Amino acid sequence: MSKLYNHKTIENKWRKNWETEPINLPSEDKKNYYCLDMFPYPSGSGLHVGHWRGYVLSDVWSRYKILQGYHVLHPMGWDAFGLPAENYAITMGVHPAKATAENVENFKRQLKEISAVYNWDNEVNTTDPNFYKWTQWIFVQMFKEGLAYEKEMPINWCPSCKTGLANEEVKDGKCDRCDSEVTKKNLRQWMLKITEYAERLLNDLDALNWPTKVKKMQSDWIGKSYGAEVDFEVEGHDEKIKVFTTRPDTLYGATFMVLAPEHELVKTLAAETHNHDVEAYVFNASLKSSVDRLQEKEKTGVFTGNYAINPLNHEKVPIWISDYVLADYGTGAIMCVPAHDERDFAFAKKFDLPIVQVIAKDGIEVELDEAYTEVGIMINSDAFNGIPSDQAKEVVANYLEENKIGVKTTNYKLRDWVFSRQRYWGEPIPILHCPDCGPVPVKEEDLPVTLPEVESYEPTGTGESPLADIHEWVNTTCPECGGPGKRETNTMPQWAGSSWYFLRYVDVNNKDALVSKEKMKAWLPVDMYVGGIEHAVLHLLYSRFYTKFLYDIGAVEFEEPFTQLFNQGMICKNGAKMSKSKGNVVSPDDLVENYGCDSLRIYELFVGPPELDSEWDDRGIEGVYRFINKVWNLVMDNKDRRVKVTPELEKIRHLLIHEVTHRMDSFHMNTVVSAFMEYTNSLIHQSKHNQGVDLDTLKILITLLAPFAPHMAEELWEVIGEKGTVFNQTWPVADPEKMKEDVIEMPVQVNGKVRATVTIGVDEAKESVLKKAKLAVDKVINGQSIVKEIYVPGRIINIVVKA
RNA sequence: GCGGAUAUGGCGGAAUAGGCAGACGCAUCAGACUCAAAAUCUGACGCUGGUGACAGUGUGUGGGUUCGACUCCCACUAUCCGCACCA
Repeated sequence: MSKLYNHKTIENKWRKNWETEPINLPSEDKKNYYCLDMFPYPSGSGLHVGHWRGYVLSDVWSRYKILQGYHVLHPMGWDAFGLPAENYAITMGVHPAKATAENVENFKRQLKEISAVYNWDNEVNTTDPNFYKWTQWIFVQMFKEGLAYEKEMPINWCPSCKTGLANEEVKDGKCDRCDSEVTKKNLRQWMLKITEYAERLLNDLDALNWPTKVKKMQSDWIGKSYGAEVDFEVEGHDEKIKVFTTRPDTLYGATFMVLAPEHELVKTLAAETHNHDVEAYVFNASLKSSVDRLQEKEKTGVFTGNYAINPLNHEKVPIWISDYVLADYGTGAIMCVPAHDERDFAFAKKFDLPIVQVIAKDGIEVELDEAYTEVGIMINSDAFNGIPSDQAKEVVANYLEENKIGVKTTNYKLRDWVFSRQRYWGEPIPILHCPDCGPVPVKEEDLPVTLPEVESYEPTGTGESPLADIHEWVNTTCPECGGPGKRETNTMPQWAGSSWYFLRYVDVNNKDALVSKEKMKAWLPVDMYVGGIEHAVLHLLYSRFYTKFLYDIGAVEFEEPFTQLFNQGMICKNGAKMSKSKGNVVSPDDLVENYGCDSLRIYELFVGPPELDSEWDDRGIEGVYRFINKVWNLVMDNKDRRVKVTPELEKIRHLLIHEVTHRMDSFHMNTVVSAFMEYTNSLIHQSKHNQGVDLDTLKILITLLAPFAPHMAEELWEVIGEKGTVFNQTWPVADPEKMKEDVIEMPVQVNGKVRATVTIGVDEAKESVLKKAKLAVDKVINGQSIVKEIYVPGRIINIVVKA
């Protein structure tokens, strides 16, 4: 009789075994494969079944690659800088490094429950000075290349986190991390010139094997648009106002201009005319939070009293100021064509400004009660009249260039990356400020600049980091001139380490370089990257930027870090994302205890299509547990029966290989599990009702199952008398010949409705098949005349009849 | 407002290339085993009508293409996600 399946004993046995005898070893004839998880922030709260999903996916994929004969790098590490550890330090007085170390230990212990084949020897931790030495090194290189620069400007400020934020970290005007309303604060900032890479970041998306959604989000975020920059003369001034427009074809309809309140000309104009309305408006605008600005429905604005000249029709156009114009896009000033732009239309209506139609459907001018934004024919535009507006963009832009009034250009929504944070728990920015030499990078041999001890981790809230209080650390000498210098006290954002950590995994102990050429060639770039969608325009964009920069300075030899990307869906419970704050967290602990790691691994895949969000149902794991037990019993019942293979068994075996492999390659993991269940049921049927199941078929089943249920697979491999690990096997290949049927059941339709099925031979002639089919549906045809007979071999027979 | 995704039984979901809709699993019901229960095994299981064989109907809604549509086209609805005064 069969020995009962005991998951606890078996899983513990193999976990220990794998520690002493690793399954994923290099060898001469193996190719390398790099399968990466987005490394976690080691939070204090535990892993839930939602976290498991991505880790199980990447592990199953890694083990699949191992069986396909690859040496797989599947590393894990810690994105350990960041606010939670710092906030914990503030309230509990524990050094963030200590709290972080504890969390890492705890997290690691929980991760080990998954039994993934992680390369723990290649672990990285962003807070380790040996790691952040290179994070700082990259910054120094960027500084040297002019890509890291200082600027005083109004930036997004989170009053709760008391730090500046990048644009990418602001969602709906709120802080991505704590949901507080983001305000503006004028601060000296370190910026990274990611905009210099906008074009390449956009173009290189095409070649990536990434979900289209992520590519779309990135290209929208970069936001390229084509148009022209046009110069407007200002009446009574030498300086001109430059505007950016995507619609040069509407230039004759530009009846006023609007400057952003922060536009540099605004101060000059206001001072000249002593216009207090302007000053008041600008002051008010500076107080508004982005949420206020977003919620504003009515347009506001103020007239400066000055006029510009429309460069084409030479009409005087009034210059207004309004906060609907963004200071940091384009030139911070726009020409306004109320007839053909909704926002300009609303503004013109409110302030009673002239509306001149210059594009009209079929060239016929009509009374406009809203902006006409469709294509049409140019009117009221002198020599350009009659040109279709879609062509006119080019025609007018060319005219502007010829007459030196404007130039064709492009604009991007992407802004430079606000890179400094006014917090303690991050990498110190490796720069010294010297009164004589200005900002000077710390010499490479003096890296890393380690974080000093502080008395208080509390952010000052003034825009200074807590580091500013440590005078003995701040005050140092300038490496250029030897005079007194002060250290930069801002730290880097959490994204700094995560923007390049994947490079370090392949060469964690290298003291002389970020990564050696040799290791880099062997492993990089990453073949498969698995993680959530939430980093679409954050980490994934930053990493691409970093990689391109490192490519440009010759530090790496590829331009894109992640060849293939997979975003797993979230696990939901009661319709909401699983999270501690919502109180709907399902812990894996009891499930592992009661059903075993193998069962939970398989259920994580079976719960739904991996790319979609799925609702968690604890009861579902019962079915997987039953399946595991069925496989166990099947092998136990047949291991000693010395059954000879039959064509029927071979057919099941090869269909199983084919289905599992095919569904694996298309990443339909949930249906891979279905295939296992389906064919295991067939084998159980063979076992019970025919002579049994042969050993070779069982071996195939065990091998295929190994990535999914590694513990049980190893145990069964041993049970059937095999030596060594099942992961030394090669992933089997299906033989199409063996999957063939002798006879086929063919459905027979009459007028598209299935009315019968007939059994035919694989090579049976068409005439014979149709004869059988007509006989089978004779009653349904019932004497009606046959109009058409359709026979798609292997698919369907359809008899079309007419009364 | 713009863009994208999704919509299939009581539930999660399946359906290479337009070809038997509901695989696989959960739940439920019935039966076997049991003193009994659990576990396990066997069977039923979209909806409507019929004792029944069977018939009709059915993949968010309305149209269309086709011998044939969950699948393709057009229009719409709902839910979710992303962006949002980017000129």
